[in-house]
Amino acid sequence: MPELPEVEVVRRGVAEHAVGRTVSGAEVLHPRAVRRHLPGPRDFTARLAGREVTAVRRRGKYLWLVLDRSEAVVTHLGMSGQLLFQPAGAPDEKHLRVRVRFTDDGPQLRFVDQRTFGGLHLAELVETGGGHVPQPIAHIAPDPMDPGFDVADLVARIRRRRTGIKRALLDQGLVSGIGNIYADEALWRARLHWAEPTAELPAERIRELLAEVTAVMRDALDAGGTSFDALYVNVNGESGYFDRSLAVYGKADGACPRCGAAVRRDPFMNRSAYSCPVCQPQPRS
DNA sequence: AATTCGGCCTGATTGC
DNA sequence: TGCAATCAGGCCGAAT
Repeated sequence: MPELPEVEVVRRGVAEHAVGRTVSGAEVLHPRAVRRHLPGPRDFTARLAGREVTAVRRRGKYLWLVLDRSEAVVTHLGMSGQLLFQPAGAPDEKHLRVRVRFTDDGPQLRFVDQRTFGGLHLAELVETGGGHVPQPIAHIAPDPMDPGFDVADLVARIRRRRTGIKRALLDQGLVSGIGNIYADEALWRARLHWAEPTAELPAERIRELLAEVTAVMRDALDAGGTSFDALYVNVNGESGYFDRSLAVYGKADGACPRCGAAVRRDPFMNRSAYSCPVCQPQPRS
């Protein structure tokens, strides 16, 4: 569920609450939450103690807490992950996986994750074309809100692909931050069918689509993110409101806000693609 | 080399 | 009522 706008809401909250504070200790309550930290949970907690959080950055759906200049705590929320700040005395959440305490004994950073698709790990920062990023995510492409985002280059790369346009939008190595929700919403806004072959799309149509991707994400960010239930929340546990503005995502048989036709749901990559059968006609081939 | 697909997880919901 | 099947879905690594 958390895509770029939701992760950005979380990033801002973590930056506000964690920058300038020093970690006193951490506690891993579920080892799967730090499975990407290969030296293991004990190494993770040992190396975190005494470190100051100097910045909080994001690329696509990844965010990381910068420690010093060369290392960071990398986090991904997966499907159901939350980063919350809670007073030390607050009862443990049912799915609390990792707790980080600070030397000021103020609110703790808590990683709560029902499905444990997400997690935390420590990684070195490396220099790439697009800036300093943690080494394990150097293969993740810049996202549409990245200062280094190059539209012309992305259009060319998409047109070189031999696949459907939605698959391309979801490929984090091509452009990051887009998930099922915003892919479907941007395709609807651009009046493009999800299976449209990338190689046959005029460059101008792809530019229009990418403009809609950026626009729908900005709209969602302005609304505090998208949420269907209590799973996605900001660091204070509050939900966003953008779900009220979705045109087609999750609305099978609902009315298209533009033409009134019944929204269709197609099987797509073992999940779903939502679209308007009138505004987004199927490609001929 | 580029692209596709299965597996990882748990809880809410649906169906028998 | 109880249990099982289904679905949600980002990402990695294996297969094609």
